[in-house]
Amino acid sequence: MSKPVTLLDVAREAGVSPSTVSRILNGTANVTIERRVAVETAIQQLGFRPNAVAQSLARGRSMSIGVLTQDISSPFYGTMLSGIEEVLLDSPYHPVFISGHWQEKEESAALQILLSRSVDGLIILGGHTPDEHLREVSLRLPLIAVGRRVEGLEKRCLYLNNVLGSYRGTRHLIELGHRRIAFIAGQAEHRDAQDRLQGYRDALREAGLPEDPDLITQGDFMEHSGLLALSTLFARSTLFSAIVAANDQMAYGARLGLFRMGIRVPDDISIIGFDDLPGSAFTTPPLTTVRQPTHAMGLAAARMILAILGGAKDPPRPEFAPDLVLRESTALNRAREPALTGYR
Amino acid sequence: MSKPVTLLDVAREAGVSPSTVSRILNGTANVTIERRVAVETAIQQLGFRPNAVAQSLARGRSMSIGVLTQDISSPFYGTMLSGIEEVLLDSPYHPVFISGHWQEKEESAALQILLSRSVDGLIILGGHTPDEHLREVSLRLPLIAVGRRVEGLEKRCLYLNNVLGSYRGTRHLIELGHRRIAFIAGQAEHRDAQDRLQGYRDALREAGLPEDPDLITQGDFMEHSGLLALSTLFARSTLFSAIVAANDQMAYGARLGLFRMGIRVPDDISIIGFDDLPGSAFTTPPLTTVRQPTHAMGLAAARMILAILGGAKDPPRPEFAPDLVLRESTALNRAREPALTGYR
DNA sequence: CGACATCTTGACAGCGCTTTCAGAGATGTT
DNA sequence: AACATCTCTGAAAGCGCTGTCAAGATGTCG
Repeated sequence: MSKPVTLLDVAREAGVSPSTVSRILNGTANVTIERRVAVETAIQQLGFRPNAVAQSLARGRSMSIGVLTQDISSPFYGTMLSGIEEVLLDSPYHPVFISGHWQEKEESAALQILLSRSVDGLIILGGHTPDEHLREVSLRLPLIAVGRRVEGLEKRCLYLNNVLGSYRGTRHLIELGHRRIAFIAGQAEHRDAQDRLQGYRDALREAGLPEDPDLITQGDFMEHSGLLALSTLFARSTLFSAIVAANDQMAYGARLGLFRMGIRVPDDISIIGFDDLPGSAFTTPPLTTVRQPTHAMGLAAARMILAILGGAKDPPRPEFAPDLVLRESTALNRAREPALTGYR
Repeated sequence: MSKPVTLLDVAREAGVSPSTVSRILNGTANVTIERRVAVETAIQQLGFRPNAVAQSLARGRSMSIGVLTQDISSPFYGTMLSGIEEVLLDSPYHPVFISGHWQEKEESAALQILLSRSVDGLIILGGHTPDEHLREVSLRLPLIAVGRRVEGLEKRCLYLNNVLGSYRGTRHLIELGHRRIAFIAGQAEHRDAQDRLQGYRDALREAGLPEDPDLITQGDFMEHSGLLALSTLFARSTLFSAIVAANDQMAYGARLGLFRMGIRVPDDISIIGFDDLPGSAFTTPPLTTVRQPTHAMGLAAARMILAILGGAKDPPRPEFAPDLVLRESTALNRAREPALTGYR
């Protein structure tokens, strides 16, 4: 483990002052060609690589963007992360990822870590950090929040209209003739989950369909809970011809539950998810779902941060619309449901 | 954007020297109770948070572990990352993730970045960085490679016996009576892909089954390529009753292909994957696969790095065995295959 | 009670780099 | 020819923290 080469070594080797080497490294000022060559040669020869830590300290900027995600292995946040990474790759900034696991305490610790590492900007993906806290942080640092609306920070938030998305998905099923539509919800304390439930309700109301509590069941956004939710629904012996899952992962679980019971999708029961995870195009049948442009949102978040760091006050904030992706898990309701005649 | 509070501010406020504050922060030496209280009060009051960058520079250690993954959104590497994160969370170290996308150039750039950020250790997940390069780096830094065997660095490598895993999977199908088994391979230049093909071959040979090139087709480890591979296989109009996919993602694609053709799994054709991604328990039918304990490998990699950082010379290196996870995508071969009579 | 060991503390010199600041030449202007 | 302007460069002062060193305070023991 030899000592690393420092800028001072380069300066000595090239017979110039450290300042000059620094200037060449950063293109801060003109340097005569001979010295430039001498320094560059020395750099090559010694294999010098600037110490980013020292640079950060001296500059007061770390050239890094903290990204607080919830789960580093989540397929949902994963695509956002790759969007962020993609944009930052072409910039002098680097992302620093850290997960909060939807625990306020963990998130707060993660934020502390990012701040102490003096990141130059912050991208928050979802989470349960109180708005208040985010507002404070945003006073010291450019901050973009994705997937949530922080009060007072609206111009720095990128989110999807979840109510609308869920409305569209439910509406799609209604148009296919479904009247009794089950809903698998996410965690009650989760804003997205609330909104998606709302959208479902709105669609029902608009169509003049009654809302039956027996058709609504609770999950936690994970596959397993979708499977469970399905059992719950069937245990209630309520009839339904379609299911809206509050996200794709739960739709996968529910789909497996139906498979286990020998119920065909979409022939017997239609199912629709939310998010459009990369895997959803490859389920059997491919899942009809409400698309959330996560990758694009990642790109946008990174671009906004860069814009702010570049001096923009309020960079343009793209709008994201939830699109219905029609695949093969939904079909016309051909079931004859005795209980339904009244609603027609 | 107010100036951040520094250790000097705290010292002034508490009426002690900066050294004392530092000592309290790090527990480096005894400090009388009064001063300790005074300093802690000042820290609270001013909201002081040590500047990690300055600490890194002064200590010559950054308390961070660089993790070179290939794709931040990959479900496969994702579980490893969460294993790493889990272990590091209980340590004073933090992970710094960066992706190489299986491009030697990108990986090399990523390594440079990690090195310049003076990480204290390095975990490499897969990738195409030449062994030579890794050996060099490992001279300056503790390094653990996961999912690859680096020559000369065997004691720092964590990998699975891919040959054995694939052998077991194939063997399982053979035991179920399958004689004509198709194989969907990964990229030819990919070591894991080669090994998994080898395992398939070994199993066939051992069972006295001929190897038919028409049964082998090439994918790239992504879902889409599994679908494509299936078309290719059928275009060759070769008969087969089972498929071994070199990873789960391609198995998903192939499974969709079969679904599209109205071929039942496992009744008509059995299919087995490799990796056991989180989603594989929720496909329809749930996918039989060769399990790769990625999460455990992530844990182990992080623990080894910590052990080395803690002074251990050659920390214990756990062995990982590929286990067959029997689910529902494989079944006894009940197909009558005219072409097969000769092999029985 | 003096000699010596032990604690606690502050001064200070870095860690490796950036960034004024001002000086030395070189060039331009009238 | 005298002076104003540039251009290029090195010296030096940090960035915020750690860790060594030695001094002063306290305690111990014969």
